[in-house]
Amino acid sequence: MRGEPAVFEEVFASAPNLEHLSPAARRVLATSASLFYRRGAAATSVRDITSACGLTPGALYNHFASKDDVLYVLVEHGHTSLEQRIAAALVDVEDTPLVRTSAWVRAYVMGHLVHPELAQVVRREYLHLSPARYDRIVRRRRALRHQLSELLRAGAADRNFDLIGGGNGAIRVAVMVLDMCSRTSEWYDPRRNDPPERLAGQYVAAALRLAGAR
Amino acid sequence: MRGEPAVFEEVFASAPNLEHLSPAARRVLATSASLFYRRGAAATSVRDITSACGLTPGALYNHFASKDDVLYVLVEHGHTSLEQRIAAALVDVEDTPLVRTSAWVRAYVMGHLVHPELAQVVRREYLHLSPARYDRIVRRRRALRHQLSELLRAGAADRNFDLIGGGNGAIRVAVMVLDMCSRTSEWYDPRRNDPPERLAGQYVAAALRLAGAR
DNA sequence: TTCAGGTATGAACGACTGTTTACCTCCTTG
DNA sequence: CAAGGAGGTAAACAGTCGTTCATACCTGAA
Repeated sequence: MRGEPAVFEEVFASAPNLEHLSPAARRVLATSASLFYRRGAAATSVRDITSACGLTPGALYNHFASKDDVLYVLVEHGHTSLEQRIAAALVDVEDTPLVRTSAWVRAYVMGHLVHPELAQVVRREYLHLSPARYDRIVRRRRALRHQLSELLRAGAADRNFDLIGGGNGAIRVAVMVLDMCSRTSEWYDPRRNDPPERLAGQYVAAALRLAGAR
Repeated sequence: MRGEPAVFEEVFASAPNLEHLSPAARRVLATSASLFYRRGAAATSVRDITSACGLTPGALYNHFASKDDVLYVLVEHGHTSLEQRIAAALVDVEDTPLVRTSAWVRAYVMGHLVHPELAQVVRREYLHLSPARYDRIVRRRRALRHQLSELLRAGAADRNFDLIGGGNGAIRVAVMVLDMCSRTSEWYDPRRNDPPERLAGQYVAAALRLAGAR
Protein backbone atom coordinates (compact mmCIF):
# COMPACT_ATOMS: atom_id res chain seq x y z
CA MET A 1 0.00 0.00 0.00
CA ARG A 2 2.90 2.31 0.61
CA GLY A 3 5.77 3.21 -1.62
CA GLU A 4 5.55 0.62 -4.37
CA PRO A 5 5.29 2.10 -7.83
CA ALA A 6 1.77 2.09 -9.15
CA VAL A 7 1.58 1.93 -12.91
CA PHE A 8 -1.37 3.85 -14.23
CA GLU A 9 -0.20 4.43 -17.74
CA GLU A 10 -2.40 1.84 -19.49
CA VAL A 11 -5.44 2.92 -17.51
CA PHE A 12 -5.36 6.43 -18.85
CA ALA A 13 -3.78 5.81 -22.23
CA SER A 14 -6.81 3.83 -23.38
CA ALA A 15 -9.65 5.18 -21.28
CA PRO A 16 -12.74 5.64 -23.44
CA ASN A 17 -13.93 8.66 -21.44
CA LEU A 18 -10.70 10.55 -21.92
CA GLU A 19 -10.14 10.52 -25.68
CA HIS A 20 -10.51 14.26 -25.87
CA LEU A 21 -7.35 14.70 -23.79
CA SER A 22 -3.87 14.94 -25.29
CA PRO A 23 -1.33 12.23 -24.50
CA ALA A 24 0.56 14.67 -22.30
CA ALA A 25 -2.60 15.45 -20.34
CA ARG A 26 -3.16 11.76 -19.82
CA ARG A 27 0.38 11.35 -18.61
CA VAL A 28 -0.26 14.12 -16.12
CA LEU A 29 -3.38 12.31 -14.95
CA ALA A 30 -1.59 9.00 -14.62
CA THR A 31 1.25 10.54 -12.65
CA SER A 32 -1.11 12.54 -10.46
CA ALA A 33 -3.14 9.47 -9.64
CA SER A 34 -0.04 7.57 -8.61
CA LEU A 35 1.24 10.40 -6.43
CA PHE A 36 -2.16 11.21 -4.94
CA TYR A 37 -2.53 7.55 -4.10
CA ARG A 38 0.76 7.41 -2.24
CA ARG A 39 0.85 10.79 -0.50
CA GLY A 40 -2.62 12.26 -0.80
CA ALA A 41 -3.57 15.13 -3.06
CA ALA A 42 -2.96 17.86 -0.50
CA ALA A 43 0.58 16.63 0.09
CA THR A 44 1.40 16.45 -3.62
CA SER A 45 2.63 19.62 -5.29
CA VAL A 46 2.34 20.67 -8.89
CA ARG A 47 6.11 20.43 -9.08
CA ASP A 48 5.97 16.85 -7.85
CA ILE A 49 3.56 15.96 -10.62
CA THR A 50 5.28 17.74 -13.47
CA SER A 51 8.81 16.71 -12.61
CA ALA A 52 7.61 13.10 -12.38
CA CYS A 53 6.47 13.26 -15.99
CA GLY A 54 9.44 15.23 -17.25
CA LEU A 55 7.79 18.62 -17.44
CA THR A 56 8.20 22.01 -15.84
CA PRO A 57 5.45 23.32 -13.55
CA GLY A 58 4.05 25.80 -16.04
CA ALA A 59 3.37 23.13 -18.64
CA LEU A 60 0.61 21.62 -16.53
CA TYR A 61 -1.48 24.72 -17.13
CA ASN A 62 -1.54 24.07 -20.85
CA HIS A 63 -3.74 21.07 -20.08
CA PHE A 64 -5.58 21.84 -16.87
CA ALA A 65 -6.89 25.07 -15.42
CA SER A 66 -5.58 24.26 -11.96
CA LYS A 67 -4.33 21.50 -9.71
CA ASP A 68 -7.88 21.14 -8.45
CA ASP A 69 -8.94 20.49 -12.01
CA VAL A 70 -6.58 17.55 -12.26
CA LEU A 71 -8.11 16.03 -9.15
CA TYR A 72 -11.62 16.62 -10.42
CA VAL A 73 -10.96 15.00 -13.77
CA LEU A 74 -9.54 11.99 -11.94
CA VAL A 75 -12.52 11.69 -9.62
CA GLU A 76 -14.94 12.25 -12.48
CA HIS A 77 -13.29 9.57 -14.57
CA GLY A 78 -13.25 7.12 -11.69
CA HIS A 79 -16.96 7.54 -11.08
CA THR A 80 -17.90 7.41 -14.72
CA SER A 81 -16.06 4.19 -15.35
CA LEU A 82 -17.52 2.58 -12.24
CA GLU A 83 -21.03 3.57 -13.25
CA GLN A 84 -20.46 2.24 -16.75
CA ARG A 85 -19.09 -1.01 -15.41
CA ILE A 86 -22.15 -1.55 -13.23
CA ALA A 87 -24.58 -0.60 -15.98
CA ALA A 88 -22.88 -3.00 -18.37
CA ALA A 89 -23.04 -5.79 -15.80
CA LEU A 90 -26.80 -5.44 -15.49
CA VAL A 91 -27.83 -5.65 -19.15
CA ASP A 92 -29.11 -9.07 -20.12
CA VAL A 93 -29.18 -10.25 -16.52
CA GLU A 94 -32.15 -12.19 -15.24
CA ASP A 95 -34.62 -9.82 -13.63
CA THR A 96 -34.75 -11.21 -10.10
CA PRO A 97 -33.50 -9.21 -7.12
CA LEU A 98 -31.09 -11.90 -6.02
CA VAL A 99 -29.40 -12.28 -9.39
CA ARG A 100 -29.31 -8.56 -10.08
CA THR A 101 -27.98 -7.78 -6.63
CA SER A 102 -25.23 -10.32 -7.14
CA ALA A 103 -24.29 -8.84 -10.49
CA TRP A 104 -24.36 -5.34 -9.08
CA VAL A 105 -22.09 -6.17 -6.16
CA ARG A 106 -19.72 -8.15 -8.33
CA ALA A 107 -19.30 -5.22 -10.72
CA TYR A 108 -18.86 -2.79 -7.84
CA VAL A 109 -16.13 -4.87 -6.26
CA MET A 110 -14.42 -5.51 -9.57
CA GLY A 111 -14.37 -1.79 -10.20
CA HIS A 112 -12.43 -1.36 -6.99
CA LEU A 113 -10.04 -4.27 -7.57
CA VAL A 114 -9.08 -3.78 -11.21
CA HIS A 115 -7.52 -0.37 -10.51
CA PRO A 116 -7.37 -0.15 -6.73
CA GLU A 117 -5.10 2.88 -6.76
CA LEU A 118 -7.51 4.96 -8.81
CA ALA A 119 -10.46 3.74 -6.78
CA GLN A 120 -8.76 4.71 -3.56
CA VAL A 121 -7.81 8.15 -4.81
CA VAL A 122 -11.38 8.75 -5.89
CA ARG A 123 -12.83 7.62 -2.59
CA ARG A 124 -10.34 9.43 -0.41
CA GLU A 125 -10.03 12.73 -2.22
CA TYR A 126 -13.47 13.66 -3.48
CA LEU A 127 -14.11 15.16 -0.06
CA HIS A 128 -11.64 17.93 -0.74
CA LEU A 129 -13.11 19.17 -4.01
CA SER A 130 -14.63 22.61 -4.24
CA PRO A 131 -18.21 22.69 -2.87
CA ALA A 132 -19.97 22.68 -6.24
CA ARG A 133 -17.95 19.77 -7.54
CA TYR A 134 -18.21 17.98 -4.23
CA ASP A 135 -22.00 18.22 -4.42
CA ARG A 136 -22.05 16.82 -7.90
CA ILE A 137 -19.98 13.83 -6.87
CA VAL A 138 -22.02 13.25 -3.73
CA ARG A 139 -25.15 13.09 -5.84
CA ARG A 140 -23.65 10.43 -8.06
CA ARG A 141 -22.56 8.40 -5.06
CA ARG A 142 -26.03 8.64 -3.60
CA ALA A 143 -27.45 7.47 -6.89
CA LEU A 144 -25.27 4.38 -6.79
CA ARG A 145 -26.34 3.67 -3.24
CA HIS A 146 -29.94 4.13 -4.28
CA GLN A 147 -29.56 1.55 -7.04
CA LEU A 148 -28.36 -1.04 -4.58
CA SER A 149 -30.87 -0.25 -1.86
CA GLU A 150 -33.71 -0.51 -4.38
CA LEU A 151 -32.54 -3.97 -5.38
CA LEU A 152 -32.47 -4.92 -1.72
CA ARG A 153 -35.88 -3.44 -1.11
CA ALA A 154 -37.32 -5.38 -4.02
CA GLY A 155 -35.76 -8.57 -2.73
CA ALA A 156 -37.18 -7.97 0.72
CA ALA A 157 -40.61 -7.27 -0.76
CA ASP A 158 -40.84 -10.69 -2.38
CA ARG A 159 -39.24 -12.36 0.64
CA ASN A 160 -35.98 -13.35 -1.02
CA PHE A 161 -34.10 -11.11 1.39
CA ASP A 162 -34.45 -10.63 5.12
CA LEU A 163 -32.94 -7.24 5.93
CA ILE A 164 -31.45 -6.05 9.19
CA GLY A 165 -32.66 -2.67 10.40
CA GLY A 166 -36.43 -2.59 10.08
CA GLY A 167 -37.88 0.22 7.98
CA ASN A 168 -34.48 1.57 7.03
CA GLY A 169 -33.22 -1.90 6.30
CA ALA A 170 -32.60 -1.43 2.61
CA ILE A 171 -30.42 1.63 3.08
CA ARG A 172 -28.77 0.25 6.19
CA VAL A 173 -27.71 -2.95 4.47
CA ALA A 174 -26.75 -1.11 1.29
CA VAL A 175 -24.38 1.07 3.27
CA MET A 176 -22.91 -1.97 4.96
CA VAL A 177 -22.28 -3.64 1.61
CA LEU A 178 -20.89 -0.53 -0.04
CA ASP A 179 -18.58 0.27 2.86
CA MET A 180 -17.32 -3.28 3.06
CA CYS A 181 -16.72 -3.53 -0.68
CA SER A 182 -15.26 -0.11 -1.35
CA ARG A 183 -12.62 -0.57 1.30
CA THR A 184 -11.10 -3.43 -0.66
CA SER A 185 -9.22 -0.89 -2.75
CA GLU A 186 -7.28 0.21 0.32
CA TRP A 187 -5.59 -3.08 1.04
CA TYR A 188 -5.87 -5.05 -2.19
CA ASP A 189 -2.55 -6.00 -3.72
CA PRO A 190 -2.71 -8.14 -6.86
CA ARG A 191 0.66 -9.66 -6.00
CA ARG A 192 -0.38 -10.85 -2.57
CA ASN A 193 -4.12 -11.45 -2.70
CA ASP A 194 -6.43 -13.69 -4.64
CA PRO A 195 -7.28 -12.71 -8.23
CA PRO A 196 -10.03 -10.09 -8.50
CA GLU A 197 -12.68 -12.48 -9.80
CA ARG A 198 -12.25 -14.87 -6.90
CA LEU A 199 -12.29 -12.10 -4.31
CA ALA A 200 -15.31 -10.53 -5.95
CA GLY A 201 -17.10 -13.85 -5.65
CA GLN A 202 -16.44 -13.93 -1.93
CA TYR A 203 -17.77 -10.41 -1.55
CA VAL A 204 -20.91 -11.30 -3.46
CA ALA A 205 -21.45 -14.19 -1.08
CA ALA A 206 -20.86 -11.87 1.85
CA ALA A 207 -23.32 -9.31 0.51
CA LEU A 208 -25.99 -11.98 0.11
CA ARG A 209 -25.43 -13.06 3.69
CA LEU A 210 -25.81 -9.46 4.84
CA ALA A 211 -29.02 -9.24 2.85
CA GLY A 212 -30.32 -12.38 4.52
CA ALA A 213 -30.76 -14.21 1.22
CA ARG A 214 -32.46 -17.59 1.55
CA MET B 1 -20.16 15.32 7.41
CA ARG B 2 -18.95 18.62 6.10
CA GLY B 3 -18.77 21.96 7.78
CA GLU B 4 -20.81 21.39 10.90
CA PRO B 5 -18.94 22.24 14.06
CA ALA B 6 -17.57 19.20 15.81
CA VAL B 7 -17.23 19.67 19.53
CA PHE B 8 -14.30 17.74 20.86
CA GLU B 9 -13.73 19.64 24.07
CA GLU B 10 -15.20 17.10 26.48
CA VAL B 11 -13.41 14.24 24.77
CA PHE B 12 -9.99 15.63 25.47
CA ALA B 13 -10.72 17.49 28.68
CA SER B 14 -11.44 14.24 30.50
CA ALA B 15 -9.45 11.65 28.59
CA PRO B 16 -7.76 9.28 31.03
CA ASN B 17 -4.79 8.75 28.71
CA LEU B 18 -4.02 12.43 28.46
CA GLU B 19 -3.80 13.59 32.06
CA HIS B 20 -0.15 14.43 31.68
CA LEU B 21 -1.02 17.14 29.16
CA SER B 22 -1.77 20.73 30.13
CA PRO B 23 -5.24 22.13 29.47
CA ALA B 24 -3.80 24.26 26.69
CA ALA B 25 -2.27 21.22 25.05
CA ARG B 26 -5.61 19.48 25.21
CA ARG B 27 -7.28 22.46 23.66
CA VAL B 28 -4.77 22.27 20.83
CA LEU B 29 -5.58 18.59 20.39
CA ALA B 30 -9.31 19.21 20.39
CA THR B 31 -9.02 21.99 17.84
CA SER B 32 -6.64 20.00 15.66
CA ALA B 33 -8.95 17.02 15.65
CA SER B 34 -11.85 19.16 14.57
CA LEU B 35 -9.89 20.84 11.80
CA PHE B 36 -8.19 17.64 10.63
CA TYR B 37 -11.61 16.05 10.48
CA ARG B 38 -13.03 18.75 8.28
CA ARG B 39 -10.11 19.58 6.00
CA GLY B 40 -7.56 16.83 6.48
CA ALA B 41 -4.28 17.21 8.33
CA ALA B 42 -2.22 18.17 5.29
CA ALA B 43 -4.60 21.01 4.46
CA THR B 44 -4.60 22.36 8.02
CA SER B 45 -1.83 24.78 8.96
CA VAL B 46 -0.33 25.46 12.35
CA ARG B 47 -1.77 28.95 12.10
CA ASP B 48 -5.23 27.49 11.50
CA ILE B 49 -4.94 25.45 14.65
CA THR B 50 -3.50 28.10 16.93
CA SER B 51 -5.73 30.93 15.80
CA ALA B 52 -8.74 28.68 16.35
CA CYS B 53 -7.79 28.26 19.99
CA GLY B 54 -6.79 31.87 20.52
CA LEU B 55 -3.04 31.39 20.38
CA THR B 56 -0.18 32.54 18.21
CA PRO B 57 1.67 29.98 16.11
CA GLY B 58 4.76 29.87 18.31
CA ALA B 59 2.76 28.86 21.38
CA LEU B 60 2.01 25.45 19.89
CA TYR B 61 5.66 24.56 20.24
CA ASN B 62 5.50 24.96 24.00
CA HIS B 63 3.33 21.83 24.01
CA PHE B 64 4.29 19.79 20.97
CA ALA B 65 7.59 19.30 19.17
CA SER B 66 5.99 19.68 15.76
CA LYS B 67 2.73 19.61 13.87
CA ASP B 68 3.39 15.96 13.13
CA ASP B 69 3.56 15.39 16.86
CA VAL B 70 0.07 16.74 17.28
CA LEU B 71 -1.23 14.31 14.71
CA TYR B 72 0.62 11.43 16.29
CA VAL B 73 -0.71 12.13 19.77
CA LEU B 74 -4.20 12.21 18.30
CA VAL B 75 -3.80 8.93 16.46
CA GLU B 76 -2.13 7.33 19.48
CA HIS B 77 -4.92 8.43 21.75
CA GLY B 78 -7.57 7.20 19.38
CA HIS B 79 -6.04 3.76 19.17
CA THR B 80 -5.39 3.49 22.87
CA SER B 81 -8.94 4.34 23.81
CA LEU B 82 -10.34 1.93 21.25
CA GLU B 83 -8.14 -0.88 22.51
CA GLN B 84 -9.15 -0.14 26.08
CA ARG B 85 -12.79 -0.07 25.16
CA ILE B 86 -12.58 -3.48 23.53
CA ALA B 87 -10.55 -4.99 26.36
CA ALA B 88 -13.06 -3.70 28.88
CA ALA B 89 -15.93 -5.16 26.90
CA LEU B 90 -14.40 -8.64 27.00
CA VAL B 91 -13.83 -9.00 30.74
CA ASP B 92 -16.48 -11.08 32.46
CA VAL B 93 -18.01 -12.14 29.17
CA GLU B 94 -18.98 -15.72 28.61
CA ASP B 95 -16.16 -17.61 26.95
CA THR B 96 -17.87 -18.77 23.78
CA PRO B 97 -16.77 -17.50 20.34
CA LEU B 98 -20.22 -16.27 19.44
CA VAL B 99 -20.69 -14.21 22.57
CA ARG B 100 -17.15 -12.87 22.58
CA THR B 101 -17.30 -11.99 18.90
CA SER B 102 -20.52 -10.11 19.52
CA ALA B 103 -19.02 -8.20 22.42
CA TRP B 104 -15.89 -7.43 20.42
CA VAL B 105 -17.78 -6.08 17.43
CA ARG B 106 -20.15 -4.08 19.60
CA ALA B 107 -17.25 -2.37 21.36
CA TYR B 108 -15.47 -1.74 18.07
CA VAL B 109 -18.52 -0.09 16.54
CA MET B 110 -19.25 1.91 19.68
CA GLY B 111 -15.70 3.19 19.63
CA HIS B 112 -16.37 4.57 16.16
CA LEU B 113 -19.79 6.01 16.94
CA VAL B 114 -19.20 7.70 20.27
CA HIS B 115 -16.63 10.07 18.78
CA PRO B 116 -16.93 9.61 15.04
CA GLU B 117 -14.85 12.68 14.26
CA LEU B 118 -11.85 11.42 16.20
CA ALA B 119 -12.26 7.93 14.80
CA GLN B 120 -12.31 9.25 11.28
CA VAL B 121 -9.23 11.41 11.77
CA VAL B 122 -7.37 8.43 13.19
CA ARG B 123 -8.34 6.16 10.35
CA ARG B 124 -7.74 8.65 7.59
CA GLU B 125 -4.53 10.27 8.75
CA TYR B 126 -2.38 7.56 10.26
CA LEU B 127 -1.16 6.81 6.75
CA HIS B 128 0.69 10.10 6.62
CA LEU B 129 2.73 9.68 9.79
CA SER B 130 6.49 9.34 9.62
CA PRO B 131 7.57 5.79 8.71
CA ALA B 132 8.55 4.71 12.23
CA ARG B 133 5.31 5.95 13.74
CA TYR B 134 3.32 4.58 10.84
CA ASP B 135 4.80 1.14 11.47
CA ARG B 136 3.94 1.28 15.13
CA ILE B 137 0.32 2.12 14.37
CA VAL B 138 0.07 -0.53 11.67
CA ARG B 139 1.22 -3.12 14.15
CA ARG B 140 -1.49 -2.13 16.58
CA ARG B 141 -4.11 -2.25 13.86
CA ARG B 142 -2.94 -5.69 12.84
CA ALA B 143 -3.16 -6.81 16.45
CA LEU B 144 -6.78 -5.72 16.59
CA ARG B 145 -7.54 -7.55 13.40
CA HIS B 146 -5.80 -10.60 14.80
CA GLN B 147 -7.99 -10.55 17.89
CA LEU B 148 -11.13 -10.65 15.79
CA SER B 149 -9.89 -13.25 13.31
CA GLU B 150 -8.90 -15.53 16.19
CA LEU B 151 -12.39 -15.31 17.61
CA LEU B 152 -13.77 -16.18 14.19
CA ARG B 153 -11.32 -19.04 13.78
CA ALA B 154 -12.30 -20.45 17.15
CA GLY B 155 -15.96 -20.18 16.24
CA ALA B 156 -15.37 -21.96 12.96
CA ALA B 157 -13.41 -24.70 14.71
CA ASP B 158 -16.33 -25.65 16.91
CA ARG B 159 -18.80 -25.21 14.06
CA ASN B 160 -20.58 -22.18 15.43
CA PHE B 161 -19.40 -20.15 12.46
CA ASP B 162 -19.30 -20.99 8.77
CA LEU B 163 -16.74 -18.68 7.20
CA ILE B 164 -16.52 -17.50 3.61
CA GLY B 165 -13.12 -17.80 1.98
CA GLY B 166 -11.75 -21.25 2.76
CA GLY B 167 -8.38 -21.39 4.51
CA ASN B 168 -8.11 -17.61 4.75
CA GLY B 169 -11.69 -17.39 5.91
CA ALA B 170 -10.99 -16.02 9.37
CA ILE B 171 -8.90 -13.12 8.10
CA ARG B 172 -11.12 -12.53 5.09
CA VAL B 173 -14.24 -12.22 7.20
CA ALA B 174 -12.44 -10.22 9.87
CA VAL B 175 -11.43 -7.67 7.23
CA MET B 176 -14.97 -7.52 5.94
CA VAL B 177 -16.32 -6.86 9.42
CA LEU B 178 -13.65 -4.31 10.31
CA ASP B 179 -14.05 -2.42 7.04
CA MET B 180 -17.81 -2.37 7.31
CA CYS B 181 -17.76 -1.22 10.94
CA SER B 182 -14.96 1.31 10.81
CA ARG B 183 -16.58 3.18 7.97
CA THR B 184 -19.52 4.08 10.18
CA SER B 185 -17.49 6.98 11.53
CA GLU B 186 -17.49 8.59 8.09
CA TRP B 187 -21.23 9.03 7.78
CA TYR B 188 -22.58 8.73 11.30
CA ASP B 189 -24.37 11.83 12.51
CA PRO B 190 -25.93 11.56 15.99
CA ARG B 191 -28.57 14.11 15.00
CA ARG B 192 -29.78 12.16 11.99
CA ASN B 193 -29.09 8.51 12.71
CA ASP B 194 -30.18 5.99 15.31
CA PRO B 195 -28.53 6.15 18.73
CA PRO B 196 -25.12 4.42 18.87
CA GLU B 197 -26.34 1.45 20.92
CA ARG B 198 -29.07 0.60 18.44
CA LEU B 199 -26.81 0.93 15.43
CA ALA B 200 -24.12 -1.11 17.14
CA GLY B 201 -26.67 -3.85 17.67
CA GLN B 202 -27.43 -3.91 13.95
CA TYR B 203 -23.76 -4.15 13.14
CA VAL B 204 -23.31 -7.02 15.57
CA ALA B 205 -26.14 -8.83 13.82
CA ALA B 206 -24.54 -8.09 10.47
CA ALA B 207 -21.16 -9.37 11.64
CA LEU B 208 -22.74 -12.61 12.83
CA ARG B 209 -24.37 -13.05 9.45
CA LEU B 210 -21.03 -12.50 7.75
CA ALA B 211 -19.50 -15.08 10.05
CA GLY B 212 -22.23 -17.55 9.16
CA ALA B 213 -23.39 -17.94 12.75
CA ARG B 214 -26.04 -20.61 13.24
C1' DT C 1 7.91 30.23 -47.33
C1' DT C 2 5.20 32.10 -44.11
C1' DC C 3 2.22 32.04 -40.56
C1' DA C 4 -0.52 30.20 -36.76
C1' DG C 5 -1.32 27.31 -32.88
C1' DG C 6 -0.30 24.13 -29.63
C1' DT C 7 3.19 23.11 -26.32
C1' DA C 8 7.26 23.73 -23.42
C1' DT C 9 10.34 26.77 -20.87
C1' DG C 10 12.41 29.31 -16.92
C1' DA C 11 11.90 33.02 -14.20
C1' DA C 12 9.14 35.43 -11.36
C1' DC C 13 4.89 36.57 -8.43
C1' DG C 14 2.86 37.01 -3.77
C1' DA C 15 1.08 34.22 -0.39
C1' DC C 16 1.68 30.80 2.83
C1' DT C 17 4.38 26.88 5.08
C1' DG C 18 6.55 24.85 9.67
C1' DT C 19 9.67 26.41 12.83
C1' DT C 20 12.93 29.36 15.63
C1' DT C 21 14.13 33.20 18.13
C1' DA C 22 14.30 36.97 21.58
C1' DC C 23 11.60 38.91 24.71
C1' DC C 24 7.83 39.55 28.00
C1' DT C 25 4.57 38.35 31.68
C1' DC C 26 2.82 35.73 35.04
C1' DC C 27 2.55 32.24 39.02
C1' DT C 28 4.87 29.38 42.09
C1' DT C 29 8.31 28.20 45.19
C1' DG C 30 12.35 28.98 48.36
C1' DC D 1 11.05 39.52 48.14
C1' DA D 2 13.78 37.12 44.80
C1' DA D 3 14.32 33.55 41.55
C1' DG D 4 12.82 30.72 38.03
C1' DG D 5 10.20 28.18 35.07
C1' DA D 6 5.96 27.80 32.34
C1' DG D 7 3.51 29.71 28.78
C1' DG D 8 2.56 33.50 26.05
C1' DT D 9 3.85 37.16 22.08
C1' DA D 10 5.66 39.35 17.77
C1' DA D 11 8.80 39.01 14.29
C1' DA D 12 11.50 36.77 11.36
C1' DC D 13 13.58 32.58 9.11
C1' DA D 14 14.26 29.88 4.77
C1' DG D 15 11.36 27.16 1.88
C1' DT D 16 7.54 25.87 -0.74
C1' DC D 17 3.06 26.63 -2.60
C1' DG D 18 -0.12 27.38 -6.92
C1' DT D 19 -0.06 30.22 -10.65
C1' DT D 20 1.29 33.65 -14.38
C1' DC D 21 3.96 35.49 -18.04
C1' DA D 22 7.03 36.57 -21.82
C1' DT D 23 9.44 33.93 -24.71
C1' DA D 24 10.83 30.19 -27.66
C1' DC D 25 10.25 26.01 -30.08
C1' DC D 26 8.19 22.64 -33.25
C1' DT D 27 4.66 21.11 -36.53
C1' DG D 28 1.19 21.31 -40.07
C1' DA D 29 -1.63 24.29 -43.21
C1' DA D 30 -2.01 28.11 -46.48
